[in-house]
Amino acid sequence: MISRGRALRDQVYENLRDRIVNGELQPGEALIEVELAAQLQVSRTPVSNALVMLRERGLIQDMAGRMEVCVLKLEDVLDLYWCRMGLDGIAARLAASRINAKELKILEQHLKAWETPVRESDLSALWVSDLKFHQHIYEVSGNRHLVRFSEMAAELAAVYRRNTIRRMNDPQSGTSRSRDDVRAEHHAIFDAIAAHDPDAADAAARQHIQMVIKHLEQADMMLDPEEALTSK
Amino acid sequence: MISRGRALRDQVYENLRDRIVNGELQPGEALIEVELAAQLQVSRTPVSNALVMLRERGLIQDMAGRMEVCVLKLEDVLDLYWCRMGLDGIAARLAASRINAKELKILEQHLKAWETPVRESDLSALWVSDLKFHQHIYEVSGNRHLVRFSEMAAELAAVYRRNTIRRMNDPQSGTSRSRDDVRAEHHAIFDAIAAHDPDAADAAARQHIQMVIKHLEQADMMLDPEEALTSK
DNA sequence: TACATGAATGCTGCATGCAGCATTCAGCAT
DNA sequence: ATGCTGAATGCTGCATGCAGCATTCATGTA
Repeated sequence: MISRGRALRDQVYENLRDRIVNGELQPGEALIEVELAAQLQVSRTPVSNALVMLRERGLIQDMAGRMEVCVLKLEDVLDLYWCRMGLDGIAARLAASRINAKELKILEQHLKAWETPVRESDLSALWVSDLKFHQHIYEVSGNRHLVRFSEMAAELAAVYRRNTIRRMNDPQSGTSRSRDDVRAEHHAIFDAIAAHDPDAADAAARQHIQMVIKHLEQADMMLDPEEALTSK
Repeated sequence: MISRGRALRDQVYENLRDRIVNGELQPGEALIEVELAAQLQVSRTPVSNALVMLRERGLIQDMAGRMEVCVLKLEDVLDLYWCRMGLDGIAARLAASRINAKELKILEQHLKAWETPVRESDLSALWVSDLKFHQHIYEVSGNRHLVRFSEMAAELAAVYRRNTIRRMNDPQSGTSRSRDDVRAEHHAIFDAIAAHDPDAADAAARQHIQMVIKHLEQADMMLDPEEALTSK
C-alpha cells in the first residue's frame, strides 16, 4: 500500500485524496490522524502533513481542530462549474491553435466512445471517457497552470458528484441528461478544435458547461423541490 | 511577529507567502527550516507545515529535498494570464448580473484612480488600485472558488512581476504600457458591468487580459531579444 | 595542477513525547 | 426525569530526537 521510495506524506495524500473522491470517505466524515496512521502503517507526521495538503486543496475542512471531508452544497458545485466554464473555454481555445494530428486522433477516440450505444449497466465507462475527453483538451493546451486549476475544480466537483449526482444518473429519477445532447456538444467542441478555430472552440466548450449548469439547477429542483428554493 | 492565538503554521505560511510575493525572498533562494524557525521563534514543525502549504500553492519548489522560492519563466506567467483570461471573463459576467448600487459605487472609485494623473513617483499606488479593481469584481461575483483560483494565479504572477516586470514599468525601458490604454480597457469593463450586460462584461475583461498578454510578449522581446526567441 | 575518493557537514523526513483544548460521560442535585 | 458540573478521554499542535541522503570539503594521487 505504502512504499518507501517516495515521500510518505505524498503517498498518504494521494491515498486519502482518492478515497475522498471515489466516495469511500464520505462528506462530513472525520479524519483521525491516529486511525489513518494505523491503517497506512506510518506515524502521525506524514498523515498530519497530508491533511494540511488536503485542506489547502479544499478537499477537507477544519471543524474546531478536527478535520472532516468537505461538505459541498449545490452552490459550491455551481461555482466550480462556472470556473470550469472559463477554464474549459481557454483550454479549448489554446488546443485549437496547438493541436497536432496525433493528439487530434486521440481526442477523436475519446469522442467516439459516445457514438456507440452502451448498455445502461456500464454508464460509468461513458463518464470515464467524458473525463478523458476534457482532460486531453487540457493537456493539449500545453498550459500546466490551466491543468492544475482544472484538476482542483474537477476533484472538488467529483466529491459532490460521487455523493449526490449519482441519483441524477439513475434513469428512474428523470434527471439524467440525454446522451444525444452531450454527444452533440462534445462533437461541436471537437469539430472546432479540429478546424483549428479558437473562437469556435472556446464558444463550444463554454456552451457545453453552460448546459451542465442548467441541468444541475433543474435536476436539483426535481430532487429537492423544497430546498432548491432556499439555495441549499 | 508571531502571536499564539492562531495556529503557528498558518501564521508562518502567511509570513513566508508575503515575503515571497513582495520580493524579500528572491526566486531561487533556499528556504532552510532551521533558519526560518530561528527567525520566527518557533520550532521546525510549523515551518515544515508552512512549506508544505507553500509547495501546494506552487510558490516554492522542491529541489532534491531542499525547498526554494519558485523560479517562474515567462512561459509560466503567460500561462497564468491565460487562466486569468478565462476566470476574469466569468467573474465579470457574474458581476454584471449580480452587482448592486453600493458595490458599483466602490468599483467606480477604484476606476477613478486611473482618471486623475499621478506623478511618476507613485506609480505603485496606481497598481494597487488596479489590483483592487479586479479583486472587487471577483468579490462581487459571489463565487468563492473563482476568488480562490484567481488569488492563486495572481499570487504566482506577482512573484514574477515583482522580480522582472519592475524593469518594464521603468518608463526608460520603453516597455511600460500606456496608462490611457489600461484606463480605456478598465472603463469598458466597468461600463458593461454597470449596464448589467454579462456578455459585454465577459468580452471586455478578456480583451483586457489579451492586451496584457500581448504586452508581456512584446516587452520580453525588448528586454531580452536573445532569449525571447528560445521561449526562455 | 587537476582529479578522484572518502570523510564531515547540513538539512530534511519521520517518529514520538508532551501539553492543551474540546468533547463526552458520569454522578449529583433539583 | 432533567439539568448541571466536573472528571476523564480523545485528538490535535508543537517540540525534539534520530536516521538517511546529498552536498561539500579535504586529502591523497596521477
